[in-house]
Amino acid sequence: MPELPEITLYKEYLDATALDKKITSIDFLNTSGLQAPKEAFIKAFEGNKFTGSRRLGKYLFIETSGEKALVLHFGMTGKLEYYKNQDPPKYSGVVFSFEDNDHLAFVCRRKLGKLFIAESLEEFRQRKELGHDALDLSEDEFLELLESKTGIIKGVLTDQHVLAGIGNLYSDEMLYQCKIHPKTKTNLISEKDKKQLFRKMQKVLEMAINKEGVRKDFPDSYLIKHRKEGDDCPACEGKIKQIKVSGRSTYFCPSCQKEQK
DNA sequence: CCCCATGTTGTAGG
DNA sequence: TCCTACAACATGGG
Repeated sequence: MPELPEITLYKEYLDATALDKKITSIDFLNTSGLQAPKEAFIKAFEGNKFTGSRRLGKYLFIETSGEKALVLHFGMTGKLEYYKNQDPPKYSGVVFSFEDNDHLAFVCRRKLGKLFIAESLEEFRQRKELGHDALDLSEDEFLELLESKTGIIKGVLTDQHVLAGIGNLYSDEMLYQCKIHPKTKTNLISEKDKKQLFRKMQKVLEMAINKEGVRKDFPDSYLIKHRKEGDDCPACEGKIKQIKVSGRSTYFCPSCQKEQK
């Protein structure tokens, strides 16, 4: 379930399990996500160690003791699983085995995840033209990013070239909490509301990280607990509606979030 | 069988 | 140039 909060959790998981151990072999159970030939992955990482990691929006950038870095993108269903003394988990794509015989699997049921080899963080950021990580920018930078935008706000929030890390679920959530209709044109949002959006963005993402991405533990006042057409809005008498915005299912409360044109 | 699903990317058109 | 919609990718679950 990977948007920025989930990637943060994967980072913590990787850092706690798989660092500073020599990678003795790499097994490719499925090669569909590889963005370079598997020989290149072997050459770059076998015999080296993972030494640390950074979150870049929805990407996990993993530093190594070698020249290259490994970058993971989890698609819609990707995750990491660390294990020992057993078969690889179902839907494993690539398995890294360490000198202590433990393993780290990149698991991806729908095979929409991707693995990249990068020269450096900056090189990769530029290659993907990634915007600022959503939890790594100031209010001023946020306001400046929105300044030049005329498109609908949900599209801007989820455009990884503008802001990296926000996806379908959490963009709906922060707009709901700000009482902004998801199709509002960005240039029609007041300065005050943009500042509120910045605060809610941080609050929503941080809450999700604190709850370790477990949705049933999220506050009932959150839209995320009511992502169903016709469900009761937790804040008013309204009913939740589902619409399509740029092809994605979008949930909102028409009564809290008035459309302005 | 049909439709849905936390993502990205390329294409077409306004 | 910027913006929007839409198909494609792949596959399990309701």
